[in-house]
Amino acid sequence: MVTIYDIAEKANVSAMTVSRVINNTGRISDKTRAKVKRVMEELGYVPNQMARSLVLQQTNLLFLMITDITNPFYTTLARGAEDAAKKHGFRLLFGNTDENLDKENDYIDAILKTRADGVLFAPAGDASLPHLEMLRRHGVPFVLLDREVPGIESDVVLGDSKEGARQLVRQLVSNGHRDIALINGSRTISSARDRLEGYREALKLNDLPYDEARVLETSFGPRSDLSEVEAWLDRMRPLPTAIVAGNNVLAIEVIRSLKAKGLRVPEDVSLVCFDELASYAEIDPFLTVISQQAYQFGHLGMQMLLDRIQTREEPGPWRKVVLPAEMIVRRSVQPI
Amino acid sequence: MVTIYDIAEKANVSAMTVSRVINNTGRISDKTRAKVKRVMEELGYVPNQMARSLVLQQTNLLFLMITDITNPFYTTLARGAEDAAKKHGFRLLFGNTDENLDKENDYIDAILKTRADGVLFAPAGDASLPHLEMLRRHGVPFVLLDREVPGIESDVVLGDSKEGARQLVRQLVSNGHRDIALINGSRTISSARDRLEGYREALKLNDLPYDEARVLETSFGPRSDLSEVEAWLDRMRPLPTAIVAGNNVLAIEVIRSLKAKGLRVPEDVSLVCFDELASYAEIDPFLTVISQQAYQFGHLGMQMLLDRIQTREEPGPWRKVVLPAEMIVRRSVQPI
DNA sequence: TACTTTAGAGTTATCGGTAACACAAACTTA
DNA sequence: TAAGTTTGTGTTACCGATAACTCTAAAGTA
Repeated sequence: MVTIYDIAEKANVSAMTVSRVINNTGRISDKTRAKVKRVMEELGYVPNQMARSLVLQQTNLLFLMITDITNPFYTTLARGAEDAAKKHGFRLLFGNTDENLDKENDYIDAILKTRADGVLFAPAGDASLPHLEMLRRHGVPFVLLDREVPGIESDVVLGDSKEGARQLVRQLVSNGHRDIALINGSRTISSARDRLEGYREALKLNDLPYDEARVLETSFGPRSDLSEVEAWLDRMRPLPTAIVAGNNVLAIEVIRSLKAKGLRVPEDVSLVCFDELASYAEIDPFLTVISQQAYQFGHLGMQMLLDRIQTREEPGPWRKVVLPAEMIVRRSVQPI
Repeated sequence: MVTIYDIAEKANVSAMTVSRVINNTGRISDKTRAKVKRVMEELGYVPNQMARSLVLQQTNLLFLMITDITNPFYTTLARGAEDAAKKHGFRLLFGNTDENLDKENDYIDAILKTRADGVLFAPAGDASLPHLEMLRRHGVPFVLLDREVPGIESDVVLGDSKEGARQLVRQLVSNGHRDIALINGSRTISSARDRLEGYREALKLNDLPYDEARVLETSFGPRSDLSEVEAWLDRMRPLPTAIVAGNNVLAIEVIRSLKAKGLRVPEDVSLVCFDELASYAEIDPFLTVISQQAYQFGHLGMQMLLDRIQTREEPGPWRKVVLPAEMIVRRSVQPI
């Protein structure tokens, strides 16, 4: 590998002069600069980022941790984060935890070892607390995405889950539905909690009873086996006339499970959910959804993170941003 | 930040002893080891990867470059690569080029600066050649995925594009179709070339004419504006009875474009394509496709890369693996 | 003319680790 | 019991860059 010393020798200057040319610092005569640049070109020099990072004590590396790389909500979010990071000259690494705490732990480890300058973090759930404490203890700035974690204060970008759930239920009720079930992510995830709460509030507001048997608490992530969902549907008799799904993945799995029983949406059961489906579902966009600004989650979150990093000396108060949710009404709700 | 020197001082040993404990090398008495470990625990020590990499001359970092992070083919591939990398204790970074050479160039730059140990590379196209030469020149091992690049020899994992295209055309012909159009990625991408060639061969084999007007050469990636596809469809009169799409994204966009004209698949036009759609399309899997083993692309490619890295001293010959393609017949083809 | 300033370099120490070698004490072996 | 071997640990140099300081010759100034 070519180093600044190779350049220095060949150009008959000191290594420091080469460094100055590379970074455009200090005073250099035009003649020397040109000479050094020519040699660099000639030898195909590429700076060694590690050596730089070591002495500069910053890596120019940021980390984005998401929980499901196959979910378009997160890939879109990732785009937003990447764009913002690139604009500020930071490199961005992705990590995919599959909502799994062990994988998350591995990534935290890698982040600390790598001395990343900051982390954009969609935590697996409340149990991510020790991971966040780890980052905090080691002085790694982070911004939470989509989910809060009780027990730690930080910058965070959230969607308005509660209001979203209320809107979805309201939409169903206004179409005459009175038996509305909920399939949701784990209660150990703040957004799932908020959605559950919004659902309950909306039921109460409409004088509808809350029935635990009509609520399935499972994972937000895709499952290889639909039997849990199918069993839940089987248990409910009569079948509810409408189902609220806590995210896009769950909505799909409900549709598939219903289909396995010969039931269709919306003819047999109405369905609404959080988050848009993949662009592939644009073939036939029929689900009524709460559309979240996925790109904004990433973009804004990244800006907040960069802000933290750059104002490390006099840190401002924690910022909590709640992005508004917008309901898009399509034809997955059948009036009764 | 805590360093081995802090540990050394507090434990009353030399830094080297601490290093030995960390890496489990050399001889250490149990007593010393325990003492050092205790102090490390106490101080919350995390090794500095950069310092290690600098002296060891290897980063333990691999890079995966894909062209479309929203395409399930690539996210599945990414999973395969990640799993294989993790098993061997390597960290994996993702880069997303959007089939864009400038972005690709930025990533190449980052890879070289970072001194990544190797790259798993789905190139944007033939014009990626200088990027590959750059890697080669700097001694960075790489394995190409899904696409070859004329002008450079390397390990590569491909799908059987030609045979896949033949099979798709054959399937259409056996259903009575004789007017078969093709929408494909750019000819600057080897897999697109192979698919075109397979298409032409299959036409010839069935005594069908090849008509350039029935072939649209565009980008494999998603476009924000469907007008190019729509204009192509408009130009063809009569409309072909069947269309072969070069990948899943193109298939979706054909369906959407047809839909905008009030035409349906397969009632008005039959459609087949390469690659499965997102899991979300499992709601209603109706497209006849050539299913490629996306996970295998990533997993096998990564294994080949690791192999290269580990046998750097006595490198074997370049390996070219062609993964077989499997046709899955569904109901997007209407018999004539 | 003598002194100060400045432009354009070079020197040295350091970032946090590890390899290679050195070395004393304890343990074997003939 | 003297010589050789093993064990456990320390010393020194180096990976590739940069910060802070130093130095010299030329230019500016009173």
